[in-house]
Amino acid sequence: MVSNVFDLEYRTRRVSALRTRLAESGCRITPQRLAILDALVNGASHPTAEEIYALVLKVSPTTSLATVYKTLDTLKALGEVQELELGSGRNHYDAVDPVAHPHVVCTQCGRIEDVRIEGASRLLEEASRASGYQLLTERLEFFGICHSCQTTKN
Amino acid sequence: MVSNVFDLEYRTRRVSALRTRLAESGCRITPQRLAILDALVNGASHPTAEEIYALVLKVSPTTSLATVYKTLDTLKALGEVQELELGSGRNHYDAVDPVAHPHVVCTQCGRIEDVRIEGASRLLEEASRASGYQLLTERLEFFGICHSCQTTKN
DNA sequence: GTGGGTGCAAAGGATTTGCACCTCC
DNA sequence: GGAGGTGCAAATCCTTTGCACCCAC
Repeated sequence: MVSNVFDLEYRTRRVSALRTRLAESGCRITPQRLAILDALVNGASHPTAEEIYALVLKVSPTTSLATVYKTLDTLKALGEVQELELGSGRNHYDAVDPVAHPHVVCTQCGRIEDVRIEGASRLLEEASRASGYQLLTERLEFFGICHSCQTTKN
Repeated sequence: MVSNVFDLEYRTRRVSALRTRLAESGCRITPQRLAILDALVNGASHPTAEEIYALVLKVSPTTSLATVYKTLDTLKALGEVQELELGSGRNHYDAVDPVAHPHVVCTQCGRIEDVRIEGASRLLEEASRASGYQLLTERLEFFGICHSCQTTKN
């Protein structure tokens, strides 16, 4: 179920931090929101709203998909969730590491993984200088075939 | 109307090349398609489907939006148009330079511009090496405030 | 107690599709 | 002449919204 590189201790702390952040922002802590936070951090990495919803239902069966979207909106506004729009029709969400970072996407199986790129941090300021824009954030996404799909015959 | 850096001569040649490409791919050359090619290359840079449609209507008033989308699909399949999904709800299209390249996006006025970044070409192979993916294409997008919006008081 | 949160259902909006008619080659 | 393209309208699908009810603080 857990396919990201962040260990259990980190993820436990992350859920606490998100909970605290919500509370300190004047938001109420509801069972639905707790279930959503858990699904976001401890479920499969880069989940869709639908995938979060499926996990939440196991714990809180009357929760609605609309509530999932509303909570994601709240977390986005707090900067605690990054929304990944990869053109697949549905968006993915990253609350484990909400700071913009590069991703690789498998165009065959849809898998999404973080990728470390030397010098990626320099790109934003370089783009700022070259364009004259006051740049705040970025999206770095790479598309291709993952290792697993490379070795699997169709 | 023309806000990109590609000059008239280049754009005229580009329209010809697209027309030839369609013909050689077994596609028919219709007045609608010619109008769409012209709008894509000679209209404002990085247009939406709706913006292309508006330009096409001036020349070919009975054309439908569905035809615009279908032709864009055809050109995408040929690799002659790049689809930019910037999360604004509507997609933008680049047929002037269909090869993936970095863009800066103004979050205030929506302007999109090409930006040259030193060493951007190295990123794909670096991401390939770091991830083990067989990467084919990328998206490099930077978001912030354009020069014009910086100097304009709200 | 009360204002924010929830759940339902309906709306929204860009894009896609089905199909009868048309036209480019 | 016939396959491919067009135009209309309806369908799709993710996401958002309105509103009455509920519950965390």
